[in-house]
Amino acid sequence: MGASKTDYFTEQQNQMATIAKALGHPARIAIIEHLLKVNACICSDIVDELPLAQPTVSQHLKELKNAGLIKGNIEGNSICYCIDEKTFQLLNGYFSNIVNTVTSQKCC
Amino acid sequence: MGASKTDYFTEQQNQMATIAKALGHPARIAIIEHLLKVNACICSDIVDELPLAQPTVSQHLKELKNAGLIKGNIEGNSICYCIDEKTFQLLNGYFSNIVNTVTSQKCC
DNA sequence: TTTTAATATCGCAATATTACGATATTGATT
DNA sequence: AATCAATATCGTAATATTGCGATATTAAAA
Repeated sequence: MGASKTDYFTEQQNQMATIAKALGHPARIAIIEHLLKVNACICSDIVDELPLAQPTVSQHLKELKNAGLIKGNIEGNSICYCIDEKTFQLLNGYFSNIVNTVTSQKCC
Repeated sequence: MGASKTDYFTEQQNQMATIAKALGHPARIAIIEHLLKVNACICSDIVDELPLAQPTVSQHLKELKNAGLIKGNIEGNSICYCIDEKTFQLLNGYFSNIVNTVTSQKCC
């Protein structure tokens, strides 16, 4: 088949997987890092920053937006993108919890 | 095409994408969370925990292992899996850095 | 109002992922 | 040695992702 059996997992697990999946491509990591670097909203230069065609970048931005990782505000005829803080806080909390749990156990 | 243009991105970006991608499936999130819950190495009950056939689980475990998210130690005729702490520390550092950077900026 | 610039959507080809039955492997048990 | 239990690998079908040319959309500029 190939259809992932989303129903069998908790909503939280599916949500975390969706977010992680959205970050699971180097172009999308590069977009996030670029947004961080310029440290503000940017309005169009993402296409110039990446070695990808405009429709491809647009698609990646859409996926990041759907996963809640970035926000996009319409600003005239261009769109202003920036990082959506709360999703990254969710990620940060998730992984810091894992690290805290794991370090207190002995393993292989 | 469809081939991701790995060469155009930094090694770090590719590494982060690989790790995130490995977490981008609810079954693999569920595996990680189960390993956390039992708080130790486990030797075979992952298949029983998931609504997936044994070959499928084996494949997911392989991907988690390739991404450095879990370790597997051979223990007789079974294999003992546990969380690979340092990769989660990497993730934790990455996202806490993002959160720290982002909160100090004003945005959309 | 025509043009231009920025972005999105469509359609499609190439590739990757997901799932699992069948089968192989490997070490323990009998 | 034969059997069993745990896990891995192979092969393959179904589906999803990736990338981009062509085209649409939309708002500003001329």
